Amino acid sequence: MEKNKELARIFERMADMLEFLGDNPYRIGTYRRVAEILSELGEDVEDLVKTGKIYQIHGIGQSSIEKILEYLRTGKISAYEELKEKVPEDLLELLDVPGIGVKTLKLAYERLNIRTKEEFIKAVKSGKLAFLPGMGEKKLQNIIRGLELWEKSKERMNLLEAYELGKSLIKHFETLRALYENIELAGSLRRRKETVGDIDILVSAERKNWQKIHQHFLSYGGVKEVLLSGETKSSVVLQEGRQVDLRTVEPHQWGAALQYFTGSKEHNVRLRDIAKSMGLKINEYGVFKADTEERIGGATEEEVYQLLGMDWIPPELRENTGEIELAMERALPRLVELKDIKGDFHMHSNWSDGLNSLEQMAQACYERGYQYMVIGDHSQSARVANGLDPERYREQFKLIEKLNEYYNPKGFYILKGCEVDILPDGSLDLPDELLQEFDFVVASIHSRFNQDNTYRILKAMENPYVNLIGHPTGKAYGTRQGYPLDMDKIIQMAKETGTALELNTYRADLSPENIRRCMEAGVMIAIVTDAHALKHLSYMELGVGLARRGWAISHIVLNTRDVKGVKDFVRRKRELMLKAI
DNA sequence: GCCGTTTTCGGCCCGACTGTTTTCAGTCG
Repeated sequence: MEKNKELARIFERMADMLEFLGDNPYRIGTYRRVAEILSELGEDVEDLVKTGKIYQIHGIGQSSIEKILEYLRTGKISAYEELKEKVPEDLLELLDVPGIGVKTLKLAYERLNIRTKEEFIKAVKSGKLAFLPGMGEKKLQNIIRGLELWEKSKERMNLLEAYELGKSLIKHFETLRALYENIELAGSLRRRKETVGDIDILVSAERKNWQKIHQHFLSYGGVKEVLLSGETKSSVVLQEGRQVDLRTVEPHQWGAALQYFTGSKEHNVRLRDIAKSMGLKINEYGVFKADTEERIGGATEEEVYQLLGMDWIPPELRENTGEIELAMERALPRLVELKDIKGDFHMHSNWSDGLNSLEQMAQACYERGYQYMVIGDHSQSARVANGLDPERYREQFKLIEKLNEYYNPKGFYILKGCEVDILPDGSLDLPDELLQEFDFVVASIHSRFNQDNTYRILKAMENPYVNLIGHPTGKAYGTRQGYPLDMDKIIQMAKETGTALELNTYRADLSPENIRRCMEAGVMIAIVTDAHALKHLSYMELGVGLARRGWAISHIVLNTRDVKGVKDFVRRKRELMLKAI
């Protein structure tokens, strides 16, 4: 998928360059759309070219395909190379800075002969930029602030960070409960995207209360700076350097606004297109007849989608990758939901590197309404994580048995488990005699992240007692790429051996693409929190969201099964593998 | 540059906010 990313970057950059040159705005928009599509593709662009599917993608036309082919063939795009000759490419990187647009850069380039980022920043600091027409004191300050912000928040936050921040902001509004009807986190956070740019909060309330709501928002303890504050929209930067936007709408506009601000852009553009073809118009305030401007709905999201002739679409699917067509055919799958989840397969206690005791973890899982939990402390070779040797595992068994005497009558089961290390040669860190005493075994790689680890995982799956491969690709929330892996072989072996693959909420591993592939192959996935503390258990909600982004339906998710179903899953693999030997 | 169950040509989303304007331009989402 590296080529997808690189191509997306080039198309985005070409759009910037064309904009700088004052090209046709629609042409520029097209380049941006192609970039967006490329970066959201669930498939490798090279595969799409090979299978010819590239020709069917809505929004990528002949001219773009030729550029893509040229890139795959030669590693370059001549149109891009030619643009580089005409445009100060380095300077255009500043377009990411809030408050700096293409017009500002162009003025600086033409009037002050500024050609690089550094020259621009220098001109800002020396006050030279103030000589540009239309550049007042406030605008200059805005740019200075933007530059500081840009330095700090070059990276998007990961979903976990955004989720925590979002939750605390929602909590901030609790004291205002009487003044509003609905509040929700919208944007890419609601879509459970792996990385989130900024946080969007949407509130519906009577107009007379808006001012109080915005004021309350600005008084949030973490606010460092107010970027703008108006009647319907205010925007702040938090201490962490993250931007948060608040929008207020009237209660009858709630559905249309939530739909609008949830996105994605691609999804919304497509919906508007469809609306138009039906003689309708949609915006954040409702659904309207195009000719008379008569409002015909928009109080709920369901209503918006119904009026466009389709079923409501779960936010996690809103990327315009086929969900709209299926919704029109009323054929969307029923995705896995948080309420389907009956247990968690991977968490740690303070027996190894967890923060809380096994007793605390158990009580918390019970209170979450689970039927079961697997405690999965690290094995001995994980020395830094205080890994357990066989003796300590057996000691832990006794505690689990004692706790089960209390919990089992309540319908809650603590399953004996472990996260056993897969060693460099693919063997396991614990002997089979011990492994067979566990109710459920997770096996993971914690070493040699820079090599191809396919053989290690394949070998681990052949062990009859290994039920789940922990964080299979070694990837961690976009920050860590993960090791090279032959996913086809892994999925094939998982299928043959009856082993599940883990969707680890803490790392966003598996990716949506891999989840889809598992589903197509009929391989089970397990959504786990890998909790190292009580509060991490709540990340299950995000894990379910990540699974939904991969279109996961409940019956490929192992933890939608009850405790008997899980035990059957374990027993079946043992029978299968032991018979084979 | 892309697209087509009104179109192969002609349209493509648009509203909010800010600042420097005196009626609008730039930026953003």
